[in-house]
Amino acid sequence: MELLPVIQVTACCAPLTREVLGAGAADDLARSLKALADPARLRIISMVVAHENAEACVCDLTAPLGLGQPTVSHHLKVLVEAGFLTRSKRATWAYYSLVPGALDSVSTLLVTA
Amino acid sequence: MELLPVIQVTACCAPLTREVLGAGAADDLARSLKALADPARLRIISMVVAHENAEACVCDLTAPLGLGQPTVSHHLKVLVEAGFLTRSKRATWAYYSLVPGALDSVSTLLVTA
DNA sequence: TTTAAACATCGATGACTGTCAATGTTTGCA
DNA sequence: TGCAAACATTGACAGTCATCGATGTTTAAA
Repeated sequence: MELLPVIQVTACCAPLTREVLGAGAADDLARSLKALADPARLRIISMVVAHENAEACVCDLTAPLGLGQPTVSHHLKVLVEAGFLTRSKRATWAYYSLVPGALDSVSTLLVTA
Repeated sequence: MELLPVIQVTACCAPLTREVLGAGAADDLARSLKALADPARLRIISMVVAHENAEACVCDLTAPLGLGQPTVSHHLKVLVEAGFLTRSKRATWAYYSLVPGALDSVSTLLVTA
């Protein structure tokens, strides 16, 4: 998984079926999709949004996911670096929440109409 | 890449942020997204749609993609088995075209509103 | 200052993936 | 029938990824 730059999900390009995708734009969109294309990460996003105050810490996620703490931390890092989640640390806890509009940006790029 | 069943992209579940995703639904959606999460495959979809009659054969794609014929055939197979493209063989050519609504189904599952 | 809890990071490992060269298969044509 | 073109399939290989155990870091509390 690419973890180098913080990817901005917003409007890398025109919708897929609007005009032919250049190599660079295809790389960008593929990188965003790759961050989403994992069952654990999809459930993480879903659980974060559904959680109280629309935020969740690592300890809220490990048990329902059935994954170890390092693994969950890894997935959260991928989602943060891809621009889908933000991290805010309070006391010893790290709270993650969804970046408004991030999912919709990707959604827009896939839509046909 | 999982190539087992022909995945139906249509409505595996409620939108990501609507209710918490179960393990099975997360697997399904992740499988669809994985099929899309590759630069070459994104460009293939884009090029197929933009091509004359909204269909293209393998020979139309290899040169602009800069990939070998077996590699392009592989990507096309992934997209067909994921339910995004259909294949229709005429003479010695295999014409691929976008399944109507397939991209929009995924798009709908990602949207926040 | 010691202890414990929450989390991040590191290193390793097994599984998967994108790519290609080589080969098989089918179709149209001479 | 034989040949060539378009495409699929196979096998191999290098790179990437999800996961875990072990360890490091930070914070709060005793």
